[in-house]
Amino acid sequence: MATQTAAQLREEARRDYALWLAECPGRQVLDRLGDKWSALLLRALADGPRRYSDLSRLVAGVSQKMLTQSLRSLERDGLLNREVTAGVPVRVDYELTPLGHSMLSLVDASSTWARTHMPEVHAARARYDADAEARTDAEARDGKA
Amino acid sequence: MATQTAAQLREEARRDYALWLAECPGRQVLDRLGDKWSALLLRALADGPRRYSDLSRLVAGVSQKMLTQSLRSLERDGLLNREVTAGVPVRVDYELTPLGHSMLSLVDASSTWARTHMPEVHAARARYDADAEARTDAEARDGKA
DNA sequence: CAGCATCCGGATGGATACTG
DNA sequence: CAGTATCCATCCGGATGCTG
Repeated sequence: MATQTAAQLREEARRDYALWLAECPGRQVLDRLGDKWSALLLRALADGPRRYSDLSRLVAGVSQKMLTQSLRSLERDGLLNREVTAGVPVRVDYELTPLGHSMLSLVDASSTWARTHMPEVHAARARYDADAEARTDAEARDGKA
Repeated sequence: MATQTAAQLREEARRDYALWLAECPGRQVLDRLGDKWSALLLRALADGPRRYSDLSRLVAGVSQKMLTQSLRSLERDGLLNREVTAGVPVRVDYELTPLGHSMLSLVDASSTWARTHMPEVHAARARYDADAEARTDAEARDGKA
């Protein structure tokens, strides 16, 4: 009997790689920053503690589902602290931990890179798209096939 | 007639914010780094030009669909150059542009942060999860409701 | 060799309604 | 006020098969 089909071997390799990827520290950071709201929340908390409702206004576009979900996830990773003050109504404050601040500096680095290099990126895009369109037009004119 | 319902107003606000987000330079960078393969590809190209097939081996887990798609996207943004050498079989090399290298340094920054701080993150997670479980257990023991 | 086209499942995330 | 719970659309990305 054959040991393993090529497909099985490939899938195994892929799974191994997925595992490796999941453990790659750099990837985990990028995943965290890559999600839609984490970076925004870190920035919103940069200047000090904020209440839940403050955050939902500060980061205007977020649904309360994603707000809560993101906050929980950031809290779990030790990037921010959640402090509940009992009473009616309840009051909940969120505050960056030192770890959170250190990650914030990473966000700022991206932001800085963006400000200095995005113009180049946009220029490159414009060139690329113009060329692509030109090629498409030429094709149409030459009556391909 | 009423000018606009509350729902319409909210949706409009959300759309405005989405637009603003789409233009936020920092977000665009994070989106690029956040996607599954861009950072890996930048790293794979760090030491010099690579052929398509080299890349597909170097970044072992990627499907050729995502490989091509990511490369195209990076090329469009001016982060790498695609050079086709005619012949049979065809040969295609990819190479980082200076802009690509500069973004690579951002990837490295994340990587560095990860190496120095991920242990803290994992510790925080362990604490969080342990606490959560403890709370759940207590709830069960007290026979809630 | 270096792709492109198509199909498809699962995760992401938004809208809405309800709760302590 | 600060959430939780549910439903649902979209989209990312993988598998497969075909091409110059």
